Amino acid sequence: MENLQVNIKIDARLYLRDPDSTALGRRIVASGIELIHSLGFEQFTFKKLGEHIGSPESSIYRYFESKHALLIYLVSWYWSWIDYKLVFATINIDDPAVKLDRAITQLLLPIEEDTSISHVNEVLLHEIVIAESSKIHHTKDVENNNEKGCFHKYKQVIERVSNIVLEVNPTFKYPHMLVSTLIEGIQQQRYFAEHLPSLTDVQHNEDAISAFYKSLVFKTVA
Amino acid sequence: MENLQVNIKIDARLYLRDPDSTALGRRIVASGIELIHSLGFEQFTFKKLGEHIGSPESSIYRYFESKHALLIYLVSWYWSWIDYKLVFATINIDDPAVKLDRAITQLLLPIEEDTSISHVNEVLLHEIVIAESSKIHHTKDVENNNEKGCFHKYKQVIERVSNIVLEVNPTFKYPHMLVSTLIEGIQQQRYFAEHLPSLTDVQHNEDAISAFYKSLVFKTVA
DNA sequence: TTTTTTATGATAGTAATACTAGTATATTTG
DNA sequence: CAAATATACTAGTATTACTATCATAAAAAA
Repeated sequence: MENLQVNIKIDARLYLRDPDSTALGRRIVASGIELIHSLGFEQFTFKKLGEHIGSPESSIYRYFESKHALLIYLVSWYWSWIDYKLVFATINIDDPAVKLDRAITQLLLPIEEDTSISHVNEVLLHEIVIAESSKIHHTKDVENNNEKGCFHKYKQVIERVSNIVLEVNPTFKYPHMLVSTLIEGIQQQRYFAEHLPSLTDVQHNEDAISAFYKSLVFKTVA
Repeated sequence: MENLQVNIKIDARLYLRDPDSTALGRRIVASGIELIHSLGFEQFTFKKLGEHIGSPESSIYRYFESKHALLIYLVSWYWSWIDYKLVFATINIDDPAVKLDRAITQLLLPIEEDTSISHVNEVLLHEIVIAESSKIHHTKDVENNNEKGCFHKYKQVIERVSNIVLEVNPTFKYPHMLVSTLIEGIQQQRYFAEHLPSLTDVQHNEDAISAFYKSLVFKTVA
């Protein structure tokens, strides 16, 4: 991908103070990603993050009201970034089938660090999304979070791919179900391949995941 | 289904003391289901459960080493029960396609309380599995839990349905991926329909979920 | 029936978590 | 240079997720 300077803008309701606007904020995000990745979300605390960046936890609380809010911010960032890559991958392509194929390919592509966006390590963030993002949906305050726009970027990706599905087959009845099944399925298979290989047909073999989901989507849409 | 007296046996490594063997144990399971359902897993504590059943939390810790262990026990119980129902639904059926159709139907069936198994409310348990079961996989000790057999019953269900898929099409390469995508997808769509309707094509419409997944499976396997 | 074992209850205690509050000191901005 | 704002430092709290101890009650073995 071109080395364009991109700015991922995140809905102001998802933070108390914009972490992108200060050095401390960027350190919270950058080190937050590293620590959530290495400790796992449950073992991760603002206290540990504070020690890691040499700031008191009370300073972190000025940016995010809780560690859950930080996770929601990171996951939103991720989906914004994926959405941007999807736009890029499918722009100026006329044949809907090719467009869909490219979109799926993009979703299945292994993540490389995107040097154009400095303080975020996309490789680690991607692994966080695989391992932890179910925790932002499965809480008693999903509905509130939904109203606050926490899942907006994720919906936008689903919407974008759904529309391509409809271009391929305008009579297809369940585009959102198909696309959310696809996206969640990809994440899940990657997680299983890494942590519970007995549950899948692949071991660290991204090609199998790609082959399976491409065929699944095209057969289902047809 | 017939009103047979069934006994769901759970691997002894999943508890400290068998909750099925004592009145207190059964109360822990029965009230545990109610409380996890009403509070959500993060708000649920052994202290609250103790107050609810009139026992100190230290007594509950004699049965389960943590609330996570209780959740794992409940989810294993659920998949044992589903596996039993799958066996029942597919027994003595020769045509593989019919067998697969029945298996999928069973997985998609709305849950009714099974009066033959007294102290477990299967309707609530099913909703717990939908909302909370991702929390037993997505932790830093998945691998340990996997070795302890925590996910064995779930695997058994996947294995059983995968084998039926292979009967339909012996050359199909990814039966486990298909079946786990199916099972997780069903749960996810139900969760979305209930809590995040904007992410799906259905509102409380189980028929759409059934229609979509049946067509997806048969088209993919063919 | 008595003894012994085992299960439960009652109470206490601990380290860690997820915050909140207040005040002093930098740092930035006008 | 003054005023506003951000950060650091310190302290404190309620809750959580346990663990430990000891007395008692109930069940099983003798």
